[in-house]
Amino acid sequence: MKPYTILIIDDEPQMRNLVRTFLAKDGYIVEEATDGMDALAKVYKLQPHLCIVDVMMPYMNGFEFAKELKRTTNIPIIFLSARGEEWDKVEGLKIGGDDYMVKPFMPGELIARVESVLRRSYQHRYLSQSFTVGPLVIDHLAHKVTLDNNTVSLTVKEFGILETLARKPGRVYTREQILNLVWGDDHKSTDRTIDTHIKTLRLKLGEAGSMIETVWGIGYKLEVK
Amino acid sequence: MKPYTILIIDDEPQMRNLVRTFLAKDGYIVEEATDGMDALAKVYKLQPHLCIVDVMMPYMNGFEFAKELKRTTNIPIIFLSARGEEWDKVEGLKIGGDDYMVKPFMPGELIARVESVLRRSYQHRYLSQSFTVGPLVIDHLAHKVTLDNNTVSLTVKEFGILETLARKPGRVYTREQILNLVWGDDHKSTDRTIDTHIKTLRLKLGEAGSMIETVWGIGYKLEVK
DNA sequence: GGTAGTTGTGAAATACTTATGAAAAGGTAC
DNA sequence: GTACCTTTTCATAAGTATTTCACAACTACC
Repeated sequence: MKPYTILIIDDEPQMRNLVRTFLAKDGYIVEEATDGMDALAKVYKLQPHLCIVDVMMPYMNGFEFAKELKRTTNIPIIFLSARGEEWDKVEGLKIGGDDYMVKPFMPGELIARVESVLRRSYQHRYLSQSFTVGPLVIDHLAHKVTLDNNTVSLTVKEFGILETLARKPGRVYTREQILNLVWGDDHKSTDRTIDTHIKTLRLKLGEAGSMIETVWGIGYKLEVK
Repeated sequence: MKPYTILIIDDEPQMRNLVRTFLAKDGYIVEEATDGMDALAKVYKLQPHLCIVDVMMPYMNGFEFAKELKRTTNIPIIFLSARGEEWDKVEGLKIGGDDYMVKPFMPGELIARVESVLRRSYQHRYLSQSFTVGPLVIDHLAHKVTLDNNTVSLTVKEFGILETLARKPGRVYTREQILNLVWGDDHKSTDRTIDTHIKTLRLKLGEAGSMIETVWGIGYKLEVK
């Protein structure tokens, strides 16, 4: 299972279906939007890892969308255009486009480009960069959490749970979801295990431990205060 | 001044001239070859940072050249093809092509793609010969480590592990990652082997050996103190 | 306020990971 | 082929993480 969400933005339902089919078959989570405005709203809700956007669209074209997207995020973009359509590739790359494809394309090309862009974007940016949530700084590659500039020593599971919650503050995760994400889909642990790890996390995080909130009957979330 | 050498391989003198003009104007050192065989000979002599290669060429086509090049080097490749020429983009990317362009192209596009490929390829590569981490000076070419100005005698594997860890201080590497990076992807060793080498490294580095930290459940990292 | 269901907690049991010394296997130079 | 060095394997000890369990504490709902 690939943990990547891809947002495909195109006004033609046929094209969206086509792209979705190929990507879904390859294990990606695929979301759709019909125009730039729709897409921007969804970006904030879905936090996709990649946007594939048609250059020619009504209301807001691909470039305008890209500009707006890059203004506030680092989400990579692949532009789509129909053969013969006049548009400026250099301009697209300058705006921050990471790649482009000309329709019609082969499924293999789509997959190859998506993989290439994701690899580039998330190896050196997202993953290698630490992110901050309130007083916490979490660095995935260094496997390190600091709280007010002091390193907090966490075990693998504790780190995994905290990282998961912290990547989407406010979002609630069920214990089962946490198990799937941190342990893997084939885990054989029970929900009580999560409770115990949450207990330890709260303890180790001291005052900041209260950021991890219990959502009664559902699971846990991390709320920035 | 850009310290990059680019080798352009095309059987048409006109196209070579064109590309050379654009790139030279932008500060690159440009070399030319007329076919795949000629190019391979020059690669070893000139050690270029990038090859731009026409797909359709006599004697040895672009793909054959690329295969041979990637067999022995990591030099990135941009493929050139004429509009309408039948060739397989996916095949090109699979062979290890880093990008491709369709003739005719605008100078701006050429520059943008060259810069993009060079940035990607050389960001994380060994640009300098020796580097310093805390009390250690590591010289890749001389295969030499000094600790407080005293040479430390390391075996090949020990050196490889230390160099790997030291190039990204703070970053955690799993034993498997270390094996892939130092031994190569087709290694057949076990994780315990790494443990033993780490033991020896710590011993040989004396006090500085404590820079190599165990990250429980994951692997090892080098932390500068 | 009672009750059923859910979560928190401490302690114990279990499972797993790493360090280490010694020995075997593999290479290389002479 | 021998001597010497490197690399790998192995067994065991030491250490740490993870899970389970029992019960207490809490929450929602009637």
